[in-house]
Parts: sequence; C-alpha cells; structure tokens
Amino acid sequence: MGSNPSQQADDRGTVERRSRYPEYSPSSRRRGVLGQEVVDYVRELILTGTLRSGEKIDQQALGEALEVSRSPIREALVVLSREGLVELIPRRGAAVARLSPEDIIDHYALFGVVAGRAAALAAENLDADGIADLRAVHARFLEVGDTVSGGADPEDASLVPAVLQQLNHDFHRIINLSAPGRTRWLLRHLEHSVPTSYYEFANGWNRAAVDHHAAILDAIADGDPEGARRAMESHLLASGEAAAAELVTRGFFDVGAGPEEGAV
Amino acid sequence: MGSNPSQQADDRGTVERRSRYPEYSPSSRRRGVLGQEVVDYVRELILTGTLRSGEKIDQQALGEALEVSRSPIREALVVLSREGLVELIPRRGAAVARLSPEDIIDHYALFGVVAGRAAALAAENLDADGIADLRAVHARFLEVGDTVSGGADPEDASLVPAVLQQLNHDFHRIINLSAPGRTRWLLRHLEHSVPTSYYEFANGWNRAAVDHHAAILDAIADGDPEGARRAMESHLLASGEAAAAELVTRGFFDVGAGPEEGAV
DNA sequence: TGAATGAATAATGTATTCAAAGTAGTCCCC
DNA sequence: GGGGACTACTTTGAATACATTATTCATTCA
Repeated sequence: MGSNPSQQADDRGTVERRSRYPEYSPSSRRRGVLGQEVVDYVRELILTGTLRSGEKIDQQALGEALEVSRSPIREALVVLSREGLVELIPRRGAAVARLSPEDIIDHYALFGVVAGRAAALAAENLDADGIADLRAVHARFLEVGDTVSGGADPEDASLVPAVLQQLNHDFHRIINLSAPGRTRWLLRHLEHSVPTSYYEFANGWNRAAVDHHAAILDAIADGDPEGARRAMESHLLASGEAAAAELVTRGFFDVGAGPEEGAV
Repeated sequence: MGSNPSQQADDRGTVERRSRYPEYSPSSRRRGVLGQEVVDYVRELILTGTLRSGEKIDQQALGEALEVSRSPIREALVVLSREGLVELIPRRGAAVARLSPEDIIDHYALFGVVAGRAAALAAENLDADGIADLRAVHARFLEVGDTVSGGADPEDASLVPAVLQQLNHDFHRIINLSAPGRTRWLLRHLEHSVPTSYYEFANGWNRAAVDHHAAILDAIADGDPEGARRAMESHLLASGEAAAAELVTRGFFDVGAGPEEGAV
C-alpha cells in the first residue's frame, strides 16, 4: 500500500499545544482546488483578526491543522502575498502583513476610484432593467435598514448585518456588471483583500450607506457619469474611514509580533 | 532582468558594525527566489509575444528549460495568474491569458484612475524639490523627444526608446511617491502586468506623451488636484489606445496553439 | 558580565515521488 | 463509415524527501 495520505495524522492523542490554527472540517475536499481552500481559510483568519498583524505563519503547523501537505499551503501563501495580506520574505517565511489604518483608508480610496469608474460606466450604459434591479435592491436595503433603527425584534436584528451585507453586495454587483472585464477583475481583488465585509454593517453606519447608495442610484438613473463617479468615490471614502475606525476598536492593528511575545 | 527592486529594502541602517563589509551578490542562481526568477522569465515570454495568447504552458517543459523542478514553476504560475497574465484551470493546467485589445485599453483606464489619484495627491503634497525634479525629468524628456523628431543620428536614435522609457518611468515615479503605500503597491502591480513598457516608446507617439506630461506637470505645479487627475487619466487613456493599436500590429492578440484552438 | 562563536535544532526552498484526472488513440459494434 | 467505449499514455496536484539556510542556545573568551 505504501504511502497513504490518510495515515499522516493518526496521532490524535497529541493535543495541539502550539496550534495557532483553528480546526478545519473539509466540507467536501476536491482535488485540484486545495490551494484555494487554504487561501480562504487563512484569509478568514487574518481578516477576522485571529491571526494578528505581523504574526508569523508556520507552514507546517498550518498544514497539520488543515491536514494537507505544505505544497498547497505554499501556493496559498503566494496568493495571499499577492493580495497584500501576507508578507513573504525569502528564506524567512510568511507573516501576516502589517496593515495600518492608513492602509485601510487608502485601500478604500483605491476601491473608490475604480468603483467610481464602474459607476460612471453604469450611468452611461445601464439599461432600464438594470436600473430597475438597482432600485429594487436599494428599496429592500432601505427597508431592512429602517427595521434595525426602528427598534425591531432583537432576535431578528442579529440577522440584519448579514442581510445588509448581501444587499450591499448585490447593489455594487449590478453596477460593476456594466464595467469591462479587467475592471471587474480588479474590483473583485480589491474587495477580497481587505477586512471589509466582516464589519461594514456591524454598527449603525449603514444609515450613511443608505444615503450614499441613494445618491449613486440617482446619478446613474439620471445618466450622469461624473455625478455617479463622485458619489461612488465619496461613498467608499466614508466607508473606509468607518471601517478603519471599527477595526481600531477591535484591535485589528495590534501587533501580534514574532515568537514568544504573547503576553502584555 | 535587472528589475529586482528587492521588495522593501528599508531600515537597514540599524547600527551593524558589519555593515561596512561589502555586499556579495552571487551572479549565479540564488536559492530562495527561484519562483521569482521563473515569474520574470515567463512574464517576459508573454509580454514580448513569444508565448501566444491562449497557448498552453507545459510545466515540465518549462522546468526543463530553466533547469528547475516543477515546484517553483507552479508558484510562478500562481503569481502570474493573479496578475491576470495566465489562466489557471484546475486539473487542466495553465495557459496564457486571452487578452483582447479591449482588455488592454481597460487596463490602462484603470491605471489612469489610480495614477490619477496619485497625481491629485501630488498636486496637493509635492514639495518644491519634488516639483523641481519633475521639471528636470520633463525637460530631459522633451529634449530627447526633440532629438528623435529632429532627424538625429540614426545610430543614436536606436537608444532613444530605452531612454524615453526610463525618463517616463522616472516622471511617473516622482508623482507616485507622494501617494500612500497601498496606492503605490497597486500601481506597481498594474504597471508590471501589461505589455506596456515594451512598446510604448517604440514609435512616434511619444510626442503626445510629451504634451500630456506637460499638462500633468503644469497642473501639479499649480496645485490643481482635479486638473492633475484629469490630465493623468487622459494621458493613460491615450496611452492605452496607442498601446493596444501597436500590439495589434505586432500580432500580440493572435491566438496560439491552445486546447482545441488555432490549427489552421 | 556580556558579546561572539559554533554546534544543535527548526524551518524553508526545491526536488522527487505517487495517485488521480485528463487526453489520445484504437478497436469494436452498430 | 461513423460513433462510443475501452485502454494506454500524459499531465496535473499533492505528498514526501532532501538540501540549505535561519534560529536557538550553550559555551568561551575578552
């Protein structure tokens, strides 16, 4: 039988004393996309703050936690380094990138100018159906937003952020669809490589988002590219400020530093 | 090639008595950066058109050509796929991305909005020294540009594109330096992942570039962020059109032998 | 006492091996 | 003669093995 991959992690008795990496249950592990799976896992750890800024990433330990070899781990780290979430230093391994609040704000500003281009194009090209879709999403967005500020059932309220998140995503997606392929490609990357989605709608600032979206929608419906661009840019600038502030309060930027510096 | 800016060669100044020993840079193959070497090699092949659009990339053959194993090859392909130069299909391998002229134009437009942001910031923040540097580079640019149109020594003229290329790079670099880190990071990526630098100054359109640069310079010197942004955007839009046209004439977009393709 | 040196240890980068999925080509059946 | 299924070969993705470099830690010398 030789080397069976499943016999590598038979030592279940060995409680992971040093495992910094949460357990991972492979939903359905397909060959050929293992690296992508690792990317998603590590990105989640970084964006949620489980792995701290500057913290070293141990390839072997990570591989053991996910029960994969170092090959896909390595590929994943390369991907994340290209996203700017991981710093890769030759012969010295990988560490979580040290992002500052300014980086987050800058990132959103970039997001803004690119999404602004998409919005301008949408103002020029979006057809009646698209605008109708946009209106529908926005109406629902406004509705759910009012629910939360109207002191609704708290049990219900816990779901609100996720719903808003989804609606927000839909709103932007409709706009972005009228942009050319390369622009959409860049927007996807910019969206994924920042701890955006996790916190944007956790607090009350979605009220501002509603107003911003309204302005964007109006400009697009009016066929006003320049107005749409400006509205989208300022929307994301404000989002960036809010996100950075939120991340500060969550200690996202606290440095986890290198080895043996856990205390204090 | 020579472009190995060594990531972030920052704070090396910490005391270090040993720092007086000269650095030894092995011209031979350094371990630890093989992947990067492969990236540069393959990117060159793609951007110069040696590898055609859609052409399949054979990992093993590539590894034999470079005398490395498939591990660094694989990492390199992941990097290139994130740059959008290579298409990676699970279980089916890698192929040169199928870029269209529209993609190139779109890419330059993106470059434009991001570089436009940098230019706007430069108009706000660039100090007198920076503006002086910018003027100096531009003057030299203009001078060399006149040389070529003034029917200079043809032997000399063959060097002109490279010089213009360098001056162009310097011009933009000065501007970009006043942008925050994340913006510079994105600009670097946008610059590298397109067959820009190889052809931009091969023909006479540098005359247009001179005018554009002049407009950008004026706006920055005047402290006019919006004007600088617009000038930079239209500069890169024009550059994109020119680059796409040039690439068409060079057959860059001709489809090579891929899976179920070509076969005249 | 403290820095420098060198061995021991750990982790990284690269090569190699192995299993599974893809591809091509042939043969058989209709 | 054409189409589908089967087999043999190729190539990929992942695991393991190996070589080299970083790091740690104890020891020595100033």
